[in-house]
Amino acid sequence: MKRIIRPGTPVRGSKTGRPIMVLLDLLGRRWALRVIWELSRRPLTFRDLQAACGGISPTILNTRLAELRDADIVSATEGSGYALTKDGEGLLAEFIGLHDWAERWAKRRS
Amino acid sequence: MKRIIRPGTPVRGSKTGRPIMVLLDLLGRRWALRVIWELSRRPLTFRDLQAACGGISPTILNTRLAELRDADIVSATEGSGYALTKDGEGLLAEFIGLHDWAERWAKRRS
DNA sequence: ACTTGATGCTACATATTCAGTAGCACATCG
DNA sequence: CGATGTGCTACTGAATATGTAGCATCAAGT
Repeated sequence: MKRIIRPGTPVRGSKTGRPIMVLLDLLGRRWALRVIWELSRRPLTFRDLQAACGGISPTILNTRLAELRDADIVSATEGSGYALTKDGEGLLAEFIGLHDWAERWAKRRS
Repeated sequence: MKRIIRPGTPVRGSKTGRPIMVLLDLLGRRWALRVIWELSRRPLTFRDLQAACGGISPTILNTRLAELRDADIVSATEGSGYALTKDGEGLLAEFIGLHDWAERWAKRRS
């Protein structure tokens, strides 16, 4: 079950390992974006995170967490569960506008 | 196989249909981010897009395209294949910094 | 010491999704 | 009439996600 996701290593659809491709592969897995989103407000325990994601199965949550931790985007704190790392915060900042965009998008389409 | 993805309709892990949840569900499907990324430079035909994504199977490409078109993020032009809509361009702009972030991320981890 | 509850996490069977290949129907070009 | 390019579907098998149960550990309470 070794599935390292790191810049420089080939990913699905791109053998070059270009960082952006690696990142898109990592974020383009089910629940990855959502997990980051839920952690953006505050750290959450495994179970709270599970609940925040609407009852996501622990299997896949654990898999995503392992990948995100391996990528240094999420880290396990002691006491308060999981949190975004400094890198994770920076990444989040890059698409923090998504929320507002989504709201405008919803208005436009209704 | 009707799978409408629109703000207001419930998605996996969120019954509320909050726009951001709908968007995260939509973008959090395999190849969705990558497709948007590849279309960001220029319009591409179905087959070129397929090649740009490293040989993604036409089945799933077509599925993603249908979803993105339904969401008005991608549109089919006549003559030159698929392109981002105005909405799609706006969305892209929200995470255009991803590329630079990914480059810095790669440096940090090497 | 013994329960009680919360933690992170694993096992396993099932359902859904994705991948990979082949090929169709249509259009354009020579 | 081929030959090529288009968007796209069918089909099978592989990979991934879901859903439920439950384990091991720890801290607090009685």
